[in-house]
Amino acid sequence: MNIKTIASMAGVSVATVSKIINNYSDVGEETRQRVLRIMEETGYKPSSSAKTLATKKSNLIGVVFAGKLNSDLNHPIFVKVINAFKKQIGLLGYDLLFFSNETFFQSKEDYLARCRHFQVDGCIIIAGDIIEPSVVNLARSDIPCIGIDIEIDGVNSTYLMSDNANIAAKIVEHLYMRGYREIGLLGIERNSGVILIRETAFRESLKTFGLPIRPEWIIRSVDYARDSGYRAMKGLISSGSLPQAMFAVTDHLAFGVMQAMKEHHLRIPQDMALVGCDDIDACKYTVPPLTTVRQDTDKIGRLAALMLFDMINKQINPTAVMVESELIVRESC
Amino acid sequence: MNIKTIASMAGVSVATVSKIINNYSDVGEETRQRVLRIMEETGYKPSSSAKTLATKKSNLIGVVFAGKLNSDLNHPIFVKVINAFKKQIGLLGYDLLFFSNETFFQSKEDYLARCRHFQVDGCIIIAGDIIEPSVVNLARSDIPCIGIDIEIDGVNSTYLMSDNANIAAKIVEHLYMRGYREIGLLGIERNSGVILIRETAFRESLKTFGLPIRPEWIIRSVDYARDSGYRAMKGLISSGSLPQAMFAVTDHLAFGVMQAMKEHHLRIPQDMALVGCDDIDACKYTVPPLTTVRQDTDKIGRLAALMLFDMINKQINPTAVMVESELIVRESC
DNA sequence: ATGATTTACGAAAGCGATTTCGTAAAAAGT
DNA sequence: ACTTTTTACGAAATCGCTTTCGTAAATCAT
Repeated sequence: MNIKTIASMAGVSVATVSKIINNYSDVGEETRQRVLRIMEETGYKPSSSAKTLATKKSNLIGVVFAGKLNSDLNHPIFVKVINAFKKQIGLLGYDLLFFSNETFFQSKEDYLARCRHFQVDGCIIIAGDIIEPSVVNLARSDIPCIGIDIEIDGVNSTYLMSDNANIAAKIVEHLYMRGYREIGLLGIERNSGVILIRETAFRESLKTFGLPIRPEWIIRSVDYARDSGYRAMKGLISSGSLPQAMFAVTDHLAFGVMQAMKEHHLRIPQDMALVGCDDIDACKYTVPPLTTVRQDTDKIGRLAALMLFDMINKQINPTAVMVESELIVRESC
Repeated sequence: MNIKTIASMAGVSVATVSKIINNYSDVGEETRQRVLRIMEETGYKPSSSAKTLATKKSNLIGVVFAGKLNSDLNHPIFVKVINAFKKQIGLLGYDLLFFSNETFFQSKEDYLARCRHFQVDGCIIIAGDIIEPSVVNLARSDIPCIGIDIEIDGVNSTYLMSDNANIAAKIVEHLYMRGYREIGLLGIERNSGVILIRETAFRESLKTFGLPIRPEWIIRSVDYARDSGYRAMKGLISSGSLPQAMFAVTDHLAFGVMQAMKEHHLRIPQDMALVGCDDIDACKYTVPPLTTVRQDTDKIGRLAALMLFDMINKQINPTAVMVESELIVRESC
């Protein structure tokens, strides 16, 4: 069932059918109706590959998970962003192509080549632990790209993320208002991207409030796993000196802190207050429920779709956008 | 940069280049090397749409979320299955095409038409609350399909799910062994799919152990939300009679039970034991940590990829597979 | 050395759309 | 009534790749 069949069924040429499909004006009304009806009856849908071949537009958006650590569909925040993005971009007529990280391509990470291979119209790049050169290549190319939690620049790309500096500031302010003066941080060893922003803003906020920055209260986890947070916190506890409050740069890490505290029969928030970051589902189920900052994943995903659409179709290049987050006060501080 | 460019650069015909790309045997070794080198240097990758058009194979697998309720990337179990599936299918040379639920297609749910449009080589269908006619059409078509948590039959489709009957049996057995004799159930009102299997098996297991099935201990939530579980449990509590233990058919529902219990100052497991199902992340963070059954999402995803691959490439139609799950004993019973 | 077979390659016809450009018929202008 | 403009449509080239089939040259058998 192809365009030729439809054409001969309707007694017109393929050109006319094509014009009807693409809303050209130079086709008579009754012909249009007749062909439309036949297409409806036969359930005909034009082949996307033929269309793509002819037009060089695929109506496909590539989804790239940069890096390998902490960046795939298992990531609690990114999956929500993607989901919101998918909804909005679908409304705009696009479908999503998820690149597998392990295909037949020799240079597994040659995203640009893969984008060209599929002729995606645009890309959404999800932050990973590191920014591979291949991701930079992609961003610098002529393919419209929008980065999530990853600052990429290129002629045709921009990015979108939560205002992480503000997140850290909000947290410090909240702790300060609650009377905490000795505030520690549980960060990540290989500091980069949003985590780095959070830590930097954290330090600055402490300064703003005239609070001390004590190196022994700045601890680091080797990675994003709860268990690593747990181990880092064990170290701090055995050092003997606890701050009054602690900011864990992600919720999972905060859970690790909770575990360590519990094991040592230390109470939250009495012995040490705790605040996490991201507001993943589990936050409300812990004891105590975790005070944290909720990233507006819905807005991020939606905006990303809208911005990318504009980049593709209106050749306008939106500037980077920061999305506000919301402090969720629970009982951990 | 297309195959013609490569051909002229190498001083051969496009046919020869194509043969090299596709590992044909009738091409000389030195020619092969020369062309290969040029392809490498120029970073040439064949266009997928042209290839798809010519071969009618796209190396794309369609991802269909059937139904609208409780079935998208936000679903804690499905997202893990998809992630595992994506890894394995990637290894086999396929990428994933996520169909948006809201595109320009008139009949939004005409999955078969969309599969043909993109010429996907196969499909993975993720269970939803209801099985739409369009999903049935797809399954009945000539496109290889594999269903997750959804029993579909068609000439070219099969399915894969956890052994939900066994899950329920395991749970009842565990509760029995721990001495509980009065066991209730928190189910879903619109009973279908795996939830129905769980409930049916639950009832049968009670019978096997000679335990009573008391209708007042069988309660139902209107949907999958924690809050709905919470409300259902509130109803049970206010009725005055609690079973000794309760099986909530999903973890989220169990969390709702916990919330209701807490509000009424009832303790778990002392006043009533509780067991959930699925082992989502949050289970280990609740107080008490929730005893539950872990679905082997990794295995499900991996097997689904392997089976689908066989269906596509070896024309063999695997039989439906049940995957074993593991009881995770924590402190809620 | 001659015929048979194998090897290495290319010409050309698809695959299913889009799009430009040309043209007959109809409508409008005078 | 005749020219001009508009409307409605089609022929054919094109997009980038695959695949069949034909053939010249090289290799083999005798």
